[in-house]
Amino acid sequence: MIAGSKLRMTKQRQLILEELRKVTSHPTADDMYQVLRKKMPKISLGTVYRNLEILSDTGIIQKIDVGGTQKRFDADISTHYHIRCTICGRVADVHMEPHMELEAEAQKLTDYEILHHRVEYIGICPECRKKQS
Amino acid sequence: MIAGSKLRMTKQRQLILEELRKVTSHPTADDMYQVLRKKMPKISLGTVYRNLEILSDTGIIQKIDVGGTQKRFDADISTHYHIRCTICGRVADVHMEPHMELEAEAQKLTDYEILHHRVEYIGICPECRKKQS
DNA sequence: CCTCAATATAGTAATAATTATTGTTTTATT
DNA sequence: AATAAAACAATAATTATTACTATATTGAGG
Repeated sequence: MIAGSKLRMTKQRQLILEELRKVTSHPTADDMYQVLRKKMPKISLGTVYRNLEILSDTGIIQKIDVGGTQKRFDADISTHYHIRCTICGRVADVHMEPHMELEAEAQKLTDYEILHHRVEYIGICPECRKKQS
Repeated sequence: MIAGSKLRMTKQRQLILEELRKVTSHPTADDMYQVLRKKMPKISLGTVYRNLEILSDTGIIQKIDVGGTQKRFDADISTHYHIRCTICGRVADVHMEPHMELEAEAQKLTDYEILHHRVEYIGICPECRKKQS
């Protein structure tokens, strides 16, 4: 979340940001790479990782970690909750107001200084539910 | 969470469970390995991983994933919330009642079938706070 | 309490995700 | 246009975890 750092706007960085802003699927670095290489065949996976890292460090995008083996990225930097399908791993937004009172409640019970909180739901997505029945 | 599976009680498995039950520090597999090898020098890291996996699959312990690069384990299988220190990575319990109404609220807003939820706090632990000032 | 098949083990190799290195190219400022 | 800083592609290295394999242990049935 370090702001004010003047990033150079390279073709690669611009495309990465552009493509991430087009989707709401919370892609992994490799998901992004697969999409990006169609438009820029010489882009390297390292560049994708490095830029997603830089963009999230500067607060332009957010890195999310909702279980599974890979990190995911989201161009929506507002505080919002996620739900993850326990079968296919897909991650979706849950459009509810964040419960800020959870922080006040927890602060009474812990010696830690609470900075923020995350709520994650685990469930089954419509597609996987269909396949089950 | 598959119950009824009859596990063989090996010395290794017993010790792993015993040591995990002694702590509230949510150790990683490697943390466990470092402690265990003092009491059983020939135990292998693979055995630690395999048993922590089996024990969590059968619901005897729980595997937790609160960000960071390593999975953590907890002998306390009740639903409870965690807080993670953003500086040192330490994870502690937050002893508050789970807010089950979060699930009902989210269920109205998503097509996913909600199975459960997790709340994770991010903050600074007392030790790291001391060092900062 | 012995036998034996199933399961677990130690040790090691393999895999997956991510990060680091390096020599070259690009950016954007002078 | 010159140039220094930053970013790039390609590749190597690292970290966490899982898989493999030959040997050893467990516990049920006799």
